[in-house]
Amino acid sequence: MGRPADPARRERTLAQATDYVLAHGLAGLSLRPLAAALDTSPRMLLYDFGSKQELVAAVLAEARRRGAVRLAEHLPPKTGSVQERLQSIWAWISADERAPFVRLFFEVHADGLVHPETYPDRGEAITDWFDTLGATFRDVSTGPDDTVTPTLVMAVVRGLLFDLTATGDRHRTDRALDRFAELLNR
Amino acid sequence: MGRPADPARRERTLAQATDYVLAHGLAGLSLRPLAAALDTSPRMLLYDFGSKQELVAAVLAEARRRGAVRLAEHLPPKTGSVQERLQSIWAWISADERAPFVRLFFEVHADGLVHPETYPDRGEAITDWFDTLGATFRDVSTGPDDTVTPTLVMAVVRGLLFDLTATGDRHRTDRALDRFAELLNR
DNA sequence: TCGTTATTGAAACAGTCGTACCATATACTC
DNA sequence: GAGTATATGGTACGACTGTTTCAATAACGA
Repeated sequence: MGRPADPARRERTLAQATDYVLAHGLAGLSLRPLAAALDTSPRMLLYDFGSKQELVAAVLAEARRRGAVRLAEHLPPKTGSVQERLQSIWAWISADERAPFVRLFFEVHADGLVHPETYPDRGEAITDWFDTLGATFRDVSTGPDDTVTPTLVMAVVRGLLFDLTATGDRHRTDRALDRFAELLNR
Repeated sequence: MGRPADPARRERTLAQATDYVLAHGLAGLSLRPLAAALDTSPRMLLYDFGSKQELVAAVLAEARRRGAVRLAEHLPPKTGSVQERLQSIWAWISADERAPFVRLFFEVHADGLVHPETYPDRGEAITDWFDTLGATFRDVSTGPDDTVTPTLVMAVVRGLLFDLTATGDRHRTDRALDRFAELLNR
C-alpha cells in the first residue's frame, strides 16, 4: 500500500544522463547543470541514484552496454579478407558518429589512471572486446585461445584512434591502418 | 634601483609544480594543496604565473620538455635490427619509471578531447615524436618523408601502453609488441 | 635614512560543489 | 475519509574553488 514506485523514471533519467555525459564529457560533470538539462533536480538525481558516484557508475555501465550492443550489431562481416574486416572495423569505430563514445572511453581510462580505486575491475572494458575480436581474427591467430593477436589489433586501433582524435589527420591514420592490414596478411 | 627581481624562484616553483603534477595528476589539481606541498602560497603561485591556467600551461610545457630530453638521451641505439630497436623503445617507455609521464600524457589527451580550445596546437605533442622516430625506423620506411610508418609504430606503442596501464598485463602486452616487431621485419 | 621596486601574508569575495534536512504533494489501499 | 509509502521542491550547510584586495616586509641604489 502507499504510492507505487516508478522504476521507469530512474531508467529514463539514466538514459538521458548517459546522453548528456556522452555529449559533455565526464570530467566537469556537475549535478546542477545535469539536472537542469534533464529537466529534473539534483534532489531527484540523488533520490534515484544515492550519490553522484553511483550515478556516474550507472552512466558508465549504460554507456558500455550501448557500445557493446552497437559493436555486436556491426561486427557480422566475418567473410572477406583480413584487410577488409580490419578496415571495416576501423571505419566504423573511427566514424564521427562514434566520437562521443571514443571520447568518453579515453576520459574514463585517464581517470582510472589517477583514481584506480574507483575502477575495481582493472580494465575489464579492455579485455571485454577480446572475445569478440578474437573470434573475428581467428584465422590470423596462432590458436583458439590466442590473446596476442587481438591485443595487437586492438592496440593498433586504439593507438590510431588516439592519434586521430588528437591530430584530426584522417588521411595519415587511414593509411597507417592499411599498412598494418598489409603486414597482418602476409 | 629597488629590490632586484628573482626569476630563479619561478623556475624553482615550476620544477616542483611539475613534479607534483606528475605525481598527483592534472585533473584534480588545486592551488591550495599544490602551494602547501611546495611550501609556498596560492598568492605566490598567481604572482609568478598570473593564473592557474597559465601555471598549468607552463607545467605541461615543462613536462613535455623533460620527456623530449629523456627520449633524446635514450634513443641512440640506431644499430641493431628493427626488432631490437622497437623492443628497446617499448622497454624504455613502458618501464615503471615512465608511468607518471605516461599517465599525464593520457590525461592531457583526454582533457584535450573535452576542451579542444585550451590546446590550440591540435596534437603537436603527437606529431612531435615523428621526426625522431621517423629517423629511427628509416629502413622500414618507404621514403625519407614517410609519415605512415612512424604513425603505425607510435600507434602500436601508444595502444599497448593504453592496454598495459589499464590492465597491468605486462606479459601479454610484451608479447604483442614482439609479434608486431616480427610483422614489421618480414 | 629615504625612495623604489619586488615579494609575501592574511583575509575576504563570489562562486560552485555534493549533499542533508524539512516540508509538501501525490497516488495508492483500506 | 484515514493511513501510508513514494515522489518532489526549496533551502541551507560546510567545504571547496580561483582570484582579489590591502597591507606589510624585504632588498636594493642613492
